[in-house]
Amino acid sequence: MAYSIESVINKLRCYIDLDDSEWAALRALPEKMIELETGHEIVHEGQSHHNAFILLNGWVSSYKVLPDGTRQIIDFQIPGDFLGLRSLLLRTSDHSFEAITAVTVAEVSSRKMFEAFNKSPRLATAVLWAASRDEAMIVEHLINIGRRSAIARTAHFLLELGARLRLIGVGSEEGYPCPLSQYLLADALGLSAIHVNRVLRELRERKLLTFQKKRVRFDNFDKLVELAEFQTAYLDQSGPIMKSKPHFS
Amino acid sequence: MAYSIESVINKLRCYIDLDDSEWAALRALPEKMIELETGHEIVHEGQSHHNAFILLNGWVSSYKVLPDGTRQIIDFQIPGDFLGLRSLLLRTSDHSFEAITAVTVAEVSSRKMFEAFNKSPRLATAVLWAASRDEAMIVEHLINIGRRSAIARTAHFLLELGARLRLIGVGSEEGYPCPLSQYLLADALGLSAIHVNRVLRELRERKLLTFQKKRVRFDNFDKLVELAEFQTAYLDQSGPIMKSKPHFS
DNA sequence: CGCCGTCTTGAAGATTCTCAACACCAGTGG
DNA sequence: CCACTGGTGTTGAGAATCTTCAAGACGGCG
Repeated sequence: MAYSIESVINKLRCYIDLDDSEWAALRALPEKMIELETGHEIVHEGQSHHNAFILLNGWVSSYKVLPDGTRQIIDFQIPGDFLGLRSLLLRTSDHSFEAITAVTVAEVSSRKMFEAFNKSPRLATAVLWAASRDEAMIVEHLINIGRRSAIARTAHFLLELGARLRLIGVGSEEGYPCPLSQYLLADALGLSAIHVNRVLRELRERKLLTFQKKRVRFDNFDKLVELAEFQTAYLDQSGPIMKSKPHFS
Repeated sequence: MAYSIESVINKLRCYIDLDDSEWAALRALPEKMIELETGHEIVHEGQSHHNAFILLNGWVSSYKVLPDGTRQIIDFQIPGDFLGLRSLLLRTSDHSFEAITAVTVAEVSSRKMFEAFNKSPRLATAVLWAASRDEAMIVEHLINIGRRSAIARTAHFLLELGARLRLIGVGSEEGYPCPLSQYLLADALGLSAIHVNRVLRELRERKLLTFQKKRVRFDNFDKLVELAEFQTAYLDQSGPIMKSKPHFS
């Protein structure tokens, strides 16, 4: 199945306000499409590709493996997300990317990226905005792991994922398709897979959320939000800054 | 005591390679100096200042308070660090800043910042580099909290702080001055203050590190690095990218 | 002196992990 | 068609880690 950048652009259109020439510049960015199967690595930690990728289809995890073999998943990427934006600036990409499902990514060289930024400063701002949003999510993830109980942490994480997916038109307040295994969830949440299993069971028994058969179903959305102390503010940056007069120019 | 931006620039000179006109542009950024006493807040979460700050003197923590009253410290800032870079793009600064010691900050409006970026693209790259480095530290913090035991986590954190301070000419492999209380450390590490106390005792008893009287002393640096699985790679970006030919131009 | 913030210690309890075992299912090859 | 296999999900039991509650010590400062 061939995915073009069009589908992603159509999604981005909903929450980033660029004009036609700017969309054209974005469309012209990708140099080649890469298709990867489940489990394949996209950028290995320490490699200095100096390239970024736009995820067109499928799910990706960014993670770091510790010397003792355990790993921490930093974030999951869904279609429309950038991969390795940070590594454009820092020579060493500080973590690895792995395809969770079969994925399609569009490769963008740092050279073309910076050229496009020069031609279209608002595109630069848009990409920076995306990078800022990524960082805000990492901060929220940090808070989640640092200060919430396993059950609130899990609930928060699955709510956030749902909110992100709705932005690209996937799922609803009912639930969403989710290809993550309990092991992946565990590595993201800083828990053991066994404990994740128990936590998911508790969420199910308390009739809050059901995660089965590659699908998350919200059984009681409001109570779940309450348990997780979930606030959407940091995701709701539907780019008013993108609508103000351009910076950089 | 009056601190000028000069002292910070002198420190930055060591690891960012800009030319004289670029340093001049950086020097011209601050609009006013602000002095704050211990415990004072710099930007309250949710405020949309659209301004950033350069920390000239003292220590600051950036943190977020959860509805149940607990808080998670995201990072500490030391002289030369930026505060609120992210909030230049995202309207809502997603966390608060508090002065841990008496501090001096230089306020920079987003307008002047973006103007300077236009005049000096390499300055923009330098600031982006700083932002990337901040994010890399947050990622490392996430990994620290998610996957390391309390003792390794504490050791790693104090080692990282030491490495950052050495970059600005404070402390050595012997140790460094550190104004943090055990409560602050606890909120940063996602632990209870009581457990932090026990962990510090263990580090002391195992002759690895002593944290007393506002000072961290490394008793056995090598063993500490081993315990913490400390790798400096993500801090060692002494900006080769800053020495390559300018982007954005 | 008395007070407050910080540090310290003990003991009990909650949370989470590890180890071990088993169920389920899809795919694979005989 | 069936046995085998590997990945994933499930459960129990015991142990380790970390938290909470409670109390006291220490030092700076009004």
